[in-house]
Amino acid sequence: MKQPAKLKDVAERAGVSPAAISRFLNGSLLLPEATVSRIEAAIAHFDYRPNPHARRLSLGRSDTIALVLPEIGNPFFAELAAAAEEAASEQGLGVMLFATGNRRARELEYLARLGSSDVDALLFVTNLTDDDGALASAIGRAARVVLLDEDVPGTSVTKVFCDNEAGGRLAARAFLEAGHRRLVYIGGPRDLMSSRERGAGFRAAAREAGLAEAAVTEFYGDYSLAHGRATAEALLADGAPPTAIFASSDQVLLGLLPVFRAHGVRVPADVSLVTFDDVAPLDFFDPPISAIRQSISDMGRTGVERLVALIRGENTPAEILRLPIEFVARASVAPPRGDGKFQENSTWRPR
Amino acid sequence: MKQPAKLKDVAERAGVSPAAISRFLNGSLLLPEATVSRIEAAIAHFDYRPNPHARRLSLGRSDTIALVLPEIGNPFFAELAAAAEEAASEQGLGVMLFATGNRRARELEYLARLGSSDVDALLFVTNLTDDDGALASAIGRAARVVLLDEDVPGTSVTKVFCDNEAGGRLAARAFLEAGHRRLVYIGGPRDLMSSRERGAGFRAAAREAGLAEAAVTEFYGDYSLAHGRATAEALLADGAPPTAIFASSDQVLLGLLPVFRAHGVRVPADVSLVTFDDVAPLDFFDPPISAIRQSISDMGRTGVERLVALIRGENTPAEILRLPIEFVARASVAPPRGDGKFQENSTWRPR
DNA sequence: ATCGCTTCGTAAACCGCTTTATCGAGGGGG
DNA sequence: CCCCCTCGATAAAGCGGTTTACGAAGCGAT
Repeated sequence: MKQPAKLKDVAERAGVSPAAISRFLNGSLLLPEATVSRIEAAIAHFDYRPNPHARRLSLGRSDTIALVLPEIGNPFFAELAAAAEEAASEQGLGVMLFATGNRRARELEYLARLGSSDVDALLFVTNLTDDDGALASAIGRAARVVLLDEDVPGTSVTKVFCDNEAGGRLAARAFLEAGHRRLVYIGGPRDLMSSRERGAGFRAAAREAGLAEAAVTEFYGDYSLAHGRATAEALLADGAPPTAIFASSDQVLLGLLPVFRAHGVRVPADVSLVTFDDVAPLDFFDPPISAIRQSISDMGRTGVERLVALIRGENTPAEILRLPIEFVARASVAPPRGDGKFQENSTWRPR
Repeated sequence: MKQPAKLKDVAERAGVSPAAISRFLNGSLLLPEATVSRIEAAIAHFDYRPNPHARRLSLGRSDTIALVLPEIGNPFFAELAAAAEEAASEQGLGVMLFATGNRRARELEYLARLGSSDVDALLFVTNLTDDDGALASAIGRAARVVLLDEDVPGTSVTKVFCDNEAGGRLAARAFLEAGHRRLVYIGGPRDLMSSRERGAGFRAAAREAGLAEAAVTEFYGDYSLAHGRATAEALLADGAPPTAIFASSDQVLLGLLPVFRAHGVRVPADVSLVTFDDVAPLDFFDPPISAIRQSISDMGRTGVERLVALIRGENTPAEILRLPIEFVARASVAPPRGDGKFQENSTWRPR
């Protein structure tokens, strides 16, 4: 396996200077037909490709963006990554992938790569809530960062979020229209913007519909199976369980479901359910679960779009974009039963 | 925002030459305490980080690997990406992410990046089956490629696959032990190694158990919802449907399920089901679906491990690794019913 | 013949780091 | 006292592009 050809080799074979080739390739030099074809022949002969490191060093940019995510395996982030990669690739940008695993040190480290021009810009998602200011200031310092999905308070970069509050409202409205009067919201972390906003929208819509404040109960925790499971169990232990539950994420829903099934609680006969995200294959659940869907790929694409604007130097003012949200009606919402109580050991298929 | 400091700045402040700093940082120069602390102070003062492009140009390597996948959103590949990123990161390697979208041209393009030392090595997954030799020869030329999940015939690089055949056998065995005698395998593409091997293992185990050749029917197509759906419908239209179905992937299963549900076919009362991969949240299905599970993260980690060996220049011989497979028993396999026929409009919860 | 304007290029600096000699100073041995 | 070795560095040549600034032809006009 021999060395890849360098500019000099091509230049010699084409009988011109390296500069000529470089300028020709980058469009800063127009050449007559004869020279062009000699150059092209030489390039083809060596299968020449400019050394990217040399190019990047010289140009001072990498044509690469970083995608920083809490984790990659999670379908939500995976879809985000897919959309971002596709959008970036269309712009001729490479994507470096970094998982922080929710470690603050990692987040800061990847942010620092921006400074050394390792990457030209950063698409950043964090769901850590305990920032002592270090993260916010690192982001502020970095420029060319776009925040996705969750906020980092105290930063003024471009941010792309979904309309969490509208989502919460849609969920409440679905329940209210079906006649429910006792609602529960199972949130994620109380300090996380998305979790708070979804709850706020849910609560607001209920109140606007005339429900008393006590009619909607909120449980905060985290976006996890365990939190869903624990809350479901607490709900079952309670004497007067709700007839409608809004899960703040598919993860929470996934925790809920087996508990209900094990106790013979039927969906939607005993309890109506709506979840947020719509990233799990909810169509295939039994019953299919209604969901508030956010377009993750829009988020990824939009993020890249803004990033590209930043890179190209268009001085786009930092702004907060709210992506629209949609209610996907499936079979998990029905009118409440008269007695408003779960029926243990019902005929609903126990596991 | 001022320019990041360069080696020269640090050197001047520390009162030594740039070479000294570089060598010190790379461990090729031992220095007395006093100098060390001056250097460290200077580095801290500037928050100096070596320019990665300059470093890579000089070193001729990028400390970065590429992960080339058909698509990223698919949970299977997402999990693979997560594992690979984690393993790479532990080795101090960055990961560039590329989705080919099953386009041959993309695959070749990303392979070409290896030549220009854009990345040091490639973790490659393809599920295209129509190679005319271009891909195989590009891979052969590339060196420092590890193939994951699916084979590219005619290449002799290191490959990491799961034990598809053993998986097929486990599926058959589960059915046979439950007493089934009419088995169906819904495969993916006939030309894809994984699909073929899973079918072969399934068939072999059935035959070894004494079943007639006609007792197991195979349907090839692709790893898709649509193929699952179509096959399910064909099966239902048939007069003598099987009592046990082995889906070659979760996607296929996901196509199957709604068709059965719509027709009132009960799982496992009417038909027993086993799927392959275990990447969908099968625990949460009703009933939970038994699966052949492959450890995707092992595959990612192992792939990176071999890649690192290649990069470090250890002359590891190219070999084919087969990762173990596991049967995850859930509730979707039961003894067949006497009559061996689906019961239309049964009491099984229709959608 | 000369001026001036295109056209078609080229020379050389530069991007920032790594590394291969090489070198001065100090210390120990003969 | 001199030689040689070790310690503590450094100068300078890459790595392979890009770009700025400049220049040699060629040619029409004066």
